[in-house]
Amino acid sequence: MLRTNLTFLSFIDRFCAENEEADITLKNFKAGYRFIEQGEKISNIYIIKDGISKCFISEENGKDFIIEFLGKGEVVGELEALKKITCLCNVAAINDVMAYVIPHPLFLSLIDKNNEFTTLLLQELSTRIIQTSTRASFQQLYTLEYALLKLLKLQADEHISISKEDMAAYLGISVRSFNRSLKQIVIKGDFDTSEFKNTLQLANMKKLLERLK
Amino acid sequence: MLRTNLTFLSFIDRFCAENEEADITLKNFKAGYRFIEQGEKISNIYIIKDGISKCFISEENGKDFIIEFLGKGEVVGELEALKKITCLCNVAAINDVMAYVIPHPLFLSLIDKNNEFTTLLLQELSTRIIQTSTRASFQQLYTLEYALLKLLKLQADEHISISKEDMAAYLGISVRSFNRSLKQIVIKGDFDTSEFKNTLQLANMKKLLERLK
DNA sequence: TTTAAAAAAGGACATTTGTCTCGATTAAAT
DNA sequence: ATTTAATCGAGACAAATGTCCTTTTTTAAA
Repeated sequence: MLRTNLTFLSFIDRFCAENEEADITLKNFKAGYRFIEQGEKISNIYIIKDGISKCFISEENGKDFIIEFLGKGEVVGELEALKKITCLCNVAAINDVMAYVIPHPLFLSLIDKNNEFTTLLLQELSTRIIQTSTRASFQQLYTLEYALLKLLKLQADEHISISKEDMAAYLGISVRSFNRSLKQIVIKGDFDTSEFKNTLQLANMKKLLERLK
Repeated sequence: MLRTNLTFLSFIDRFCAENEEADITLKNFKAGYRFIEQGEKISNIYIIKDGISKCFISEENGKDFIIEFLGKGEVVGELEALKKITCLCNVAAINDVMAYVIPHPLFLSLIDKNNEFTTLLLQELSTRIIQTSTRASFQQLYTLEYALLKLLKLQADEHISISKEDMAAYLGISVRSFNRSLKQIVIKGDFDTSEFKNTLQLANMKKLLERLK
């Protein structure tokens, strides 16, 4: 669920160090700031150096669907550069984010001239297809409780904490359903509650856990 | 829903004509034949020259999820070649299929040496990400009826006919739900029934339509 | 054409999920 | 510390979906 690509990041780090004249800058985004807006035209791609962002589609019915959480080394805006389209998703910083900003012409010439970069990009796109497909299948065919459990465990493993709203949007469900399933999981004891407290920063969780003892 | 990539196909057609010595063959698959099995190791990629295939994931709970229907010019097995993994999906011929068979080494060397090919591949992967993401979002956030309606219209536009089982698997629902929504759509008159008859070859459809008049 | 077997459709009920709302909990202000 | 405002959780009901099983329709055989 939190995608990263450290190989890609090292490449860019190195490339910047070796090509100081290149037209690459670093930008900082405050937590919550939406640095890419769905439907807009952009002229840069971004590579996350630090922090976590969420990439999400806002549907016309007002609902959001989180495509992925993006961490170190993840690229954003490359589809738009390759296919010359307006932004497919919104991208917002979840915590403070630092990202490389690379203008489209430089990005496209890198693809044209640097084989290593192209290979890395092909790898990145492949991974994305695999993850998106696998996840779509999983979420359509399994019960919510199962999907949520998997999500919670992933979160515990990766030591990150994500708001309930965002988790619900990631699962494509309402917060009400999220709460319901969460409670079921805790009641059944399918998820170790000590892990739980560190992972989810839920105000009422302590009380909930007390009551359930 | 039926993906095609005619540019890609022309490239391969041309490449084959110009490089007769190259290690590329044409294979035919009968309707229904599953030419790629999830979890298996493969050493070729396939490019569909003619016919329609379905690419689907079989989950452990016995359910299938159709990722996409693939038509002319679509590639299969390239993710496996790029990431050196076993097959992510099953791929089965829906009608008779003819496909180019390209060994992994040749595929990888094309990426390495032929810029045009690499560009086409990047375009193909990008399109796939866009479509998979858009669809996942759509199917999670809209009602089934809405998704089904969209699917039926697409099918009518592209003049193809797909079995109910496959459509249900594509939507990630049971055939029962599919039937239910279908009836609703017909009753409400949201879908032009004349289009309908040509698209869906459903045994009972004529009667259904009679009764509903 | 009639009958038997196979396949598809739909009814009934259970389960899941969403919406709306109200009560409880937390945070903020004084 | 007390009051007020804002946020969050969950009950109640409605809508959607799945499962199981019966009925209907189609196909195949005699």
